[in-house]
Amino acid sequence: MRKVSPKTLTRALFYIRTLNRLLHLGGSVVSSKELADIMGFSDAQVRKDISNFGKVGKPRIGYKVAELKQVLEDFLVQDVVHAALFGVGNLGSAILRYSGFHQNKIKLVAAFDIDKNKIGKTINGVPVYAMKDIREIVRRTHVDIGIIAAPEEASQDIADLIVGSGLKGIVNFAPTSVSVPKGVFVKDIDLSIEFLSLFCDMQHS
Amino acid sequence: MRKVSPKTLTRALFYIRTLNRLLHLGGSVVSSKELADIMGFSDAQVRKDISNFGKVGKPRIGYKVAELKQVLEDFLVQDVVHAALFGVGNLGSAILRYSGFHQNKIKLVAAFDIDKNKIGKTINGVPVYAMKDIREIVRRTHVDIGIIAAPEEASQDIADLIVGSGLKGIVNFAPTSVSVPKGVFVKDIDLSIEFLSLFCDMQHS
DNA sequence: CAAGAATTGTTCAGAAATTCACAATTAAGA
DNA sequence: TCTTAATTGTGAATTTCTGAACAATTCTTG
Ligand SMILES: NC(=O)c1ccc[n+]([C@@H]2O[C@H](COP(=O)([O-])OP(=O)(O)OC[C@H]3O[C@@H](n4cnc5c(N)ncnc54)[C@H](O)[C@@H]3O)[C@@H](O)[C@H]2O)c1
Ligand SMILES: NC(=O)c1ccc[n+]([C@@H]2O[C@H](COP(=O)([O-])OP(=O)(O)OC[C@H]3O[C@@H](n4cnc5c(N)ncnc54)[C@H](O)[C@@H]3O)[C@@H](O)[C@H]2O)c1
Repeated sequence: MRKVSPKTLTRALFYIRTLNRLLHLGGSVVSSKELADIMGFSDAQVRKDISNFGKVGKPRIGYKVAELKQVLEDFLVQDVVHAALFGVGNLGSAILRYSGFHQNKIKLVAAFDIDKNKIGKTINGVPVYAMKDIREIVRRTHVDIGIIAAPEEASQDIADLIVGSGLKGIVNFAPTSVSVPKGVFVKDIDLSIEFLSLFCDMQHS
Repeated sequence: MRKVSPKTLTRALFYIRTLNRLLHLGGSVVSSKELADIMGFSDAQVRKDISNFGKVGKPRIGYKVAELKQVLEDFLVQDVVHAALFGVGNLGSAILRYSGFHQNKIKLVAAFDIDKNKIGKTINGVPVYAMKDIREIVRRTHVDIGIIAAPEEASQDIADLIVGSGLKGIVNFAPTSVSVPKGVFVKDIDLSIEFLSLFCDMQHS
């Protein structure tokens, strides 16, 4: 299978998102220029990205929305991604209560916390377990990635537990870098930094 | 003032985050190698990034944590960033209830919703207003950026209102691209795409 | 004080990503 | 059918980003 750069990969997910919306609006074909305008890329970028996945467009016409979506999804998201959440606080609860993930082939299968008041509850269909159950749950259930939404003091410990249970992917919302063995992927999402970087972009533009 | 690339800018915010943690742990100096290891960059990258902001380090010693932090902050985040939130639902409430933003020079100054049950309340010190009040609030209060945490159907309308009220920066959590006039900056944060892209990186590595 | 060890700042080369530009292709219309 | 206009796919040019290397600098130790 052709190697595709991470950047192209991420943009491709945005293409899928946009194609879904176009489908919903009843669009049937779309040009690289139109896609580019919607998402703020250049049309050349769009065409080059798509060319990674094959020749799916027709000159003078553009891309069939449904077909392009299919091609991208076949490459990117064949299966549903199963996620486990660690830390059922403000942010964790919001994530659990969000019902839009399943439309995007993401399924939250379990949540974990240390708070006795939360353990045993079920939020939006997702059971909350004690941290000590992590190995058993991961063994019994199909889990692809772990999501850390616990206080930063706990994030490294939780990351270690996640790695120890065999998972290879972590999304970390805590504002601290966690260290993991080679072969484990970490995506840091620090909302403070996102907000600040927008502001910096504004100022230094 | 020297032009700094957006990538360097974002990494610099991560440097600040790490320096804060080191300060808290009592560290007084740090080398490019140490910083690099903590964050998973290369030491050359760290040095090159920092060199954008002046000659702060001392050969054979490294960087004084407090001094480096100061230099970066002077360049990046002189003032507190004032933000207004649109949509006080699951995600919006989590953001309002998070008390870590103020440590990062971010201040939530107002929230807006269309839900009568929410309007007039105060969450974690932040008042919730009706959407129609946006112009007045933005005029009366110092606001730098708007944060959209409302359903995607409403996101374009809200973006238009934000732009109309004079703001130049938008963080958009809704899974839809919004279009804005030139000169307005939008940062899309789509959690579904973040999760999927981690998984794609794992699979295609 | 001189030698040695460690770390910076910076240059340079290479890699990666983006944009340009255009031949090839297709549909529509005369 | 032939011409025209539009749009793709892609190689080449350009820009941006990264990594390697090393002279210059400064502490430390003998
Ligand atoms: N809420 C936000 O908008 C926001 C914004 C930016 C960053 N964050 C980060 O996201 C993380 C969560 O934020 P929050 O506001 O939801 O915090 P929170 O305090 O509301 O919730 C944290 C949850 O984690 C649980 N927890 C504590 N220690 C744990 C452990 N060792 N193992 C498992 N669970 C544990 C707590 O019981 C609690 O339920 C924090 O690291 C925070 O810095 C949150
Ligand atoms: N919660 C999550 O974890 C999560 C994850 C991914 C994406 N998102 C996105 O973030 C956004 C918010 O998600 P949520 O789960 O908080 O939704 P929610 O339904 O819990 O909250 C939406 C809030 O927006 C308000 N609202 C509706 N229309 C509005 C309008 N025109 N103007 C102002 N306010 C309006 C509603 O009254 C409600 O309070 C959505 O676009 C969602 O797709 C959320």
